[in-house]
Amino acid sequence: MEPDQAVSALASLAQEHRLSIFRLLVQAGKDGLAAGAIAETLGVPPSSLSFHLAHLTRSGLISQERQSRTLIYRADYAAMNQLVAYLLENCCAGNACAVDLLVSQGACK
Amino acid sequence: MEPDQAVSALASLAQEHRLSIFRLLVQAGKDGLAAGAIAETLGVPPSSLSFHLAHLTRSGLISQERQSRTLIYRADYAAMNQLVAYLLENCCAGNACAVDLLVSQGACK
DNA sequence: TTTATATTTCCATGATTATCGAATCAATGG
DNA sequence: CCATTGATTCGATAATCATGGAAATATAAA
Repeated sequence: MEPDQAVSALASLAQEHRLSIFRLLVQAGKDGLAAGAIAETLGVPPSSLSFHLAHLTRSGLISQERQSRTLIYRADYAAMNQLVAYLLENCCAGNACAVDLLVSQGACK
Repeated sequence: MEPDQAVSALASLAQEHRLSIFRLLVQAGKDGLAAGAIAETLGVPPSSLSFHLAHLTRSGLISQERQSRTLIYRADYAAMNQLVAYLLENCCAGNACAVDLLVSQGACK
């Protein structure tokens, strides 16, 4: 992953609403969520939400699929994993590392 | 970790210069680097660099220690690991996960 | 105590980002 | 074809952020 992409992905998550949106989509899993459902859950006006969804989509962290009138958004786990991997490569550097910590906690099933 | 803190840390890294600074400090290890050394390496004017160092410090990702006239900056690995752990908790959610990927790659010695 | 060095803070300026109502687009149903 | 629903784009405004020179601070050395 290039630093540019990392910056773009980090910037996408570095905003209250967008971080909430992403968490919501991660929880929602492979079915994703319609824009309207996200707007209602988070109480963000449609046009503002659209702005943030576009931001997340541009950075590749989420994807969009139209289903008749509604637009379904989904978290892109691969993209997120790439970002985390990038951070770990830059953060581990031979030091005590989040991976060990998380493995010992059984963070991933 | 609270979402606020995560947003703050993410915002710190979501900027070209600051991401470079952080990477440099991670590579430098426990000896850290003087502000001047960072400025020279990255070619960023002192006042701009100071602005970014303050940003990273506020978010807790780096720390500062004065050694006579020079200020030594160091990456805070614990803070970084907390951030990564936060992201993984929000990204794994039962799915294929960066941790597995990195363990299989032997990312952490 | 004057000077030099390392770095920060101050300040003004320009650039980018966030917000959200109104207008628009896309798809469906009557 | 018109009305309705779901969502985006447009556009204006406010807020936040980045930049870098000049002035200020801290420490050490002459």
